[in-house]
Amino acid sequence: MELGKVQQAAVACFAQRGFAATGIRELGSAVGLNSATLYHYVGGKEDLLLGIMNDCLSAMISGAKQALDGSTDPVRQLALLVAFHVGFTATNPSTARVTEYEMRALSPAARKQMQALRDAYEQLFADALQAGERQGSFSTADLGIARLALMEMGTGVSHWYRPDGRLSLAEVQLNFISLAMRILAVPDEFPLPPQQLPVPQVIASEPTSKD
Amino acid sequence: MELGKVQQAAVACFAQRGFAATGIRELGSAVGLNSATLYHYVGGKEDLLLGIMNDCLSAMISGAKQALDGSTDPVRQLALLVAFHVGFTATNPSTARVTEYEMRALSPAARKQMQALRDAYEQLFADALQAGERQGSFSTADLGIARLALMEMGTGVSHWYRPDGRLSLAEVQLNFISLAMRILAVPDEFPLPPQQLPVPQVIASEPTSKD
Amino acid sequence: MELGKVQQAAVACFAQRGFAATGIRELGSAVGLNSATLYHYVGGKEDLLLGIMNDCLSAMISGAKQALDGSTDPVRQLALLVAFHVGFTATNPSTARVTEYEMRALSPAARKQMQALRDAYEQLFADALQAGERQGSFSTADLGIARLALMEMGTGVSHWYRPDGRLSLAEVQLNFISLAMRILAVPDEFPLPPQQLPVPQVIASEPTSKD
Amino acid sequence: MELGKVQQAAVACFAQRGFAATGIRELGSAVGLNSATLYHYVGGKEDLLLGIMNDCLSAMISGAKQALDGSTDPVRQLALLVAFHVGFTATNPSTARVTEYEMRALSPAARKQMQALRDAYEQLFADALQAGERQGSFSTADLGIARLALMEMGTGVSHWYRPDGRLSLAEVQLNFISLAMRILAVPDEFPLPPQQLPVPQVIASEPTSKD
DNA sequence: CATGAATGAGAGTTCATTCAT
DNA sequence: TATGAATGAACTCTCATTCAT
Repeated sequence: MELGKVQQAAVACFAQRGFAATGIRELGSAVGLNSATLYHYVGGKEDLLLGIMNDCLSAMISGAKQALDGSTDPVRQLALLVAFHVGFTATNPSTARVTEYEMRALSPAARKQMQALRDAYEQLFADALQAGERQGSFSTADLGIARLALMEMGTGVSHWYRPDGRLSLAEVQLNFISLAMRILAVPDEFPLPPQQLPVPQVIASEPTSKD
Repeated sequence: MELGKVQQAAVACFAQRGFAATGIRELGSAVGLNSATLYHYVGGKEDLLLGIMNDCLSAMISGAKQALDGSTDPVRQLALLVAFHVGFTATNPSTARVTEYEMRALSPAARKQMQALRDAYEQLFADALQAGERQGSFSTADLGIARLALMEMGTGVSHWYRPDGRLSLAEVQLNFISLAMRILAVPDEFPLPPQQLPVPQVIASEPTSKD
Repeated sequence: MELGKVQQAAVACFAQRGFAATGIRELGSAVGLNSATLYHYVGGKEDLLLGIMNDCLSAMISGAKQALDGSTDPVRQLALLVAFHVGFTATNPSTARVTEYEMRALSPAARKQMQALRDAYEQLFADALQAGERQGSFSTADLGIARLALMEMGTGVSHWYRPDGRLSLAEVQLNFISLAMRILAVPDEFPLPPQQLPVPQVIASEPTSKD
Repeated sequence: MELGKVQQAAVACFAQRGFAATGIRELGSAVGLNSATLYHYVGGKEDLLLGIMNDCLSAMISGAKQALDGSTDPVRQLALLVAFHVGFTATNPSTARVTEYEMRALSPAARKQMQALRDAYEQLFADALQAGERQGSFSTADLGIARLALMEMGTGVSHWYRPDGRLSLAEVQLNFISLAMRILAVPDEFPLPPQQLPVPQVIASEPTSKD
């Protein structure tokens, strides 16, 4: 029995019922463990959540940074960020949702840490947008709103994307790049060839099936 | 002491800490009432939530339908819907968030009812989009994604809009109409004069200040 | 609205669900009264029970004493007592049962009072038995056991007697006299002509129908 | 700490104060356990009662059947049944009383189960009585009343029998056999030698002392 | 590595009772 | 006479957590 299995079960439960509504015994029986045994793998309920969120946000930041390496052009960078964000969210929907929703369940100290990571991640988008606007590539009434709208859109993917759905992951990514370009009034040529789309990784806490 | 006050306190708590993490005593003391007294006004914790969500979704549906009356042109209708959605969400951010987030906290029977209302609301958007596409006003790779992205964007407003913020409500509404038009590739003239923007109502359960 | 109605409703509930399991609101709605209004008629839940039991035991004692007046012969007196006891229990089954079962629900002080009444009632039987034995009319291995058995038997009538049942009240009374005579080894002639059977009264707290 | 101890404490409390009036904390402290710990041994308050009643009624049925094996003569069978009933009740007075009194505290489903057991037990008496009557051994005005009176008498033993009292258990048993024979007008020779009296067992839920 | 037993705290809910109206 | 509002205390039950085994 490894920590990953526990995290997967936790994420599955937290995504479905919420952190506060999920009992520690429930988690235990989901992995076939006595509730007391869980305390050998995780230091407590909050520690479990904190570990999951920390892994998730770290993966998002490092993944986004890696995606950014694909270009120095702000337009392409934004496209890469959007594609990564959508990709990550679609690949790790439960973990991403838990990470977003359950920030409030953390104690103040832990929340501050996680919020800092979240801010760092969002700053990557803000930077690309600002760079693009400075060089005149983007045109929008309010850059702040555009950024928030872009991120919210991408995050929303976790609500509906299914790997076996109508659209492939790459299609969804390209689609969202297209939406982003429109929002920013970038002329409608794809700034990114499909083979350059960031390929997201499944992280350890993401449950295999959403049942 | 009226039901509205109780609902407001409940929404404030539920939005901040979540339904499951909010105790009934906490709610009581938030309105200066003994926990037992709450049961004079409310049949139970879930009934309280259910009442709030039902009022909210009903207001959203009737408000959206009323907004739709402003025009028969799908493009303008979509603009009106977006403006209403953003307006409602910005005006009732806590209630809207609770209504969206806490669906999972409901018992299966109640959840089905509320989900039906939510579906009815979203269908209004789907209908306008489809009508517009049929008449060739919209151009997008995938209409489904576009709708989801639009709604998610609008819902996200509850996360950041402040009445005393940098932008007025009307500005935000117009901004989102503009985003929507870009997403749907409608040529960039505002389809709606500002004085035709739907003016959203504050519903009873929305707390006055977000303290 | 009179006290009697409240007592009847109370007895009906107490007999069915028990004193502790019956709520004051339940009683109120059974007579169409707000729970607070009940406090105009009765000083509290225990006072209500106490009043019922006091009335019942008083009626039993005075009824038994009156029955005793029918003869000075211990054998006939015992027959009269048995007939009265059975008659009273069959006529006021719910009140009699509540009076017997719920002694334990009383506070110590009140219990002592009621127990004293109960003891006085039972003493009437003990006296008749002793008198009969002294004059050699009864023959039994243990007079104490005989008395307890006799009373228990009679009390049990409340469990099964129905006014519209197979046997009339007089038949049941005669039957129990016969049983008593056998238990005490009195030769088998009826010591009591049917027209001398004590006719029991319905007391105020006895509910009309047992629904 | 075993289930039996918990049952004993429960029976002691239920017999004294009644099921509804007994709190779960009260039970816990009666066995020196935290109220939460009780739920390791018992699934809930009603489960606890149900278990006790089920054990008791099962023991009564099997004990009575075993007693019946002592003879094929209905008269002796009835004597054996009466002796067993009195013996069981005197040996397990609290459990027997709780089992009889608290049927009403059960939920409808559970009550039906227990009532069926109770009916099966009483049927054993009804069968013996009927068999005896068919062969002309019994003479009574009404067999139904006789049976009810017999059982009620025996059950009443729980109210007054004390192991250290004036009469030994065997004496009480013989006494009740004698009463039964008189009630049924069987000529007065003891149908049962004392050494054939059924010896009742103490069941697990019966508290050791009635303090 | 794993667990049953144990617990204090707290959950949602109902209680009998009071009181101003 | 009647009631809605209010409350402290208690209810049954579940929680996260600890610890000896």
